[in-house]
Amino acid sequence: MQMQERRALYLKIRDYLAADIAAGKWSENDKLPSERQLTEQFSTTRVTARQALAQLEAEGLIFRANRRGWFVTPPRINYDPSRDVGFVRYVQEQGFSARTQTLDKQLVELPDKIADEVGLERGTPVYEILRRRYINDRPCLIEKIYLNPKNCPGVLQYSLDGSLWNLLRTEYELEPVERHLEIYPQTLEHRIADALDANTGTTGLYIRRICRDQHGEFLELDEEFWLHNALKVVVSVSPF
Amino acid sequence: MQMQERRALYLKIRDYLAADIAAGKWSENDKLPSERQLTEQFSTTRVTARQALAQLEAEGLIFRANRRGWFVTPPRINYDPSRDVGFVRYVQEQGFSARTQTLDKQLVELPDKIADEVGLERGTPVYEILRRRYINDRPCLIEKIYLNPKNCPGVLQYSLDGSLWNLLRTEYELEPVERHLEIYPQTLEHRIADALDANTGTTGLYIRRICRDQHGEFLELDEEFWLHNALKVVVSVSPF
DNA sequence: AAGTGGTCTAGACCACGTG
DNA sequence: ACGTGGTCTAGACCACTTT
Repeated sequence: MQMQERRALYLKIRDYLAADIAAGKWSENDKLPSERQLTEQFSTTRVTARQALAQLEAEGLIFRANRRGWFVTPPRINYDPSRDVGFVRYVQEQGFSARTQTLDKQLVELPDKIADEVGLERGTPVYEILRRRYINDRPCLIEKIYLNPKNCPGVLQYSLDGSLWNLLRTEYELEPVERHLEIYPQTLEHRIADALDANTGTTGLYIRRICRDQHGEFLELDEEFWLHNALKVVVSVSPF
Repeated sequence: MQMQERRALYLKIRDYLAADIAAGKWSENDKLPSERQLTEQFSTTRVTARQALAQLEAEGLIFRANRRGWFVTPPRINYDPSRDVGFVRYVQEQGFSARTQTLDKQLVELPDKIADEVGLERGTPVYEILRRRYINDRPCLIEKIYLNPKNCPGVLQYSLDGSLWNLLRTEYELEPVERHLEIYPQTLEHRIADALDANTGTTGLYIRRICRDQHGEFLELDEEFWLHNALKVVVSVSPF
């Protein structure tokens, strides 16, 4: 089936650039030549050059930032959404720097759809926290957290730029017993993409975590929207 | 930042088609109008029409098969790679049909890189099994399995179109104690894409599972290459 | 002001799938 | 044989970023 004798031009360009990247011609976060330069270098048109770039983007080798150009993607970090060790420390142990920025925090009513899913009454007030996380100064994910105020009243008065679960443990003696994870690729909606300095329609990885206590009561819903090339999800499961 | 007052034409087309799909104008697996028909309908060119289609593909709403056209994606199934219940039954419980096809099985030497990772000596002979799995008659994943023959000698003589772990349990009394998962989006390489009737460079979801027994000894490595729009990974974790 | 990526036009030829 | 999607050309204008 299918011979593919002749490799398409855009794939040849892809191979050429991929080899250059592998050979270290550019380092992490370095900018590639402009599309018009590439067009000239490979004696082609911008459409074809962009097809090659889009392919490399899909593979995660390069990324683009707004209208500034194409850049070499740094290595993926490992990320275990089932653990609650501090994100910053966890990332640092892998040799990267990380930081967290709280974009918004407020008391809201839990959306009906989510209330039904987690088993809370519709209209229940919850804390909503919106954060952006950087790895090596590159914004890599937007995170939206809902917390059950019953368990951690007044938590919004603390600084939320650190480890949230450290805070919940030390100040409220909370401990999650069960975690339910959902993970799937999805495109980033406009606002999220914007906040990550990426383009609308960029592919992302959606991770959702629901934590409950020993009584099965809802503690936390965490929704994360990642640049797809920034991470590798790693989960260890030991049956009991 | 960024006004985006005027929505790009390809996004308008996307919205229009997305609305049609949501409204049920086409059902699952139905074929959309041809690109040239869409081009005419929206008074544009094929480049722009294809940009809209590519956007919908990235979102998972439609998929393409070879040169046959664009089709409406069926709903994602839930999939828990940490469980070893039979795939077919698990999928059926969600109202889909499923089947498995063994493409190849043989005794090979474990690739060095993998041997190092799982802690086996380089050159260790292992069983390699290649399978393709269908959901509702649509090929959705390719799976490559390495089994440690020390634990299940002669396993290749059985039919492998059913649940592998059922077989390992009943015939070899094997039970995995620890599972290590890796999950991340990645493009499908040529051969894999071909086997899934998809295009080279299509986005996929890569899932890798390493199972060990109570002594930490390697039992199984399972590498799965999924169409990204076919599934939602669901994992439940209870600490011990 | 100059350069960049984002979008778009109006064509073309080819390989492959389906009738 | 025909229609389809896959690839490609040679331009263009615009919004935005950078200099």
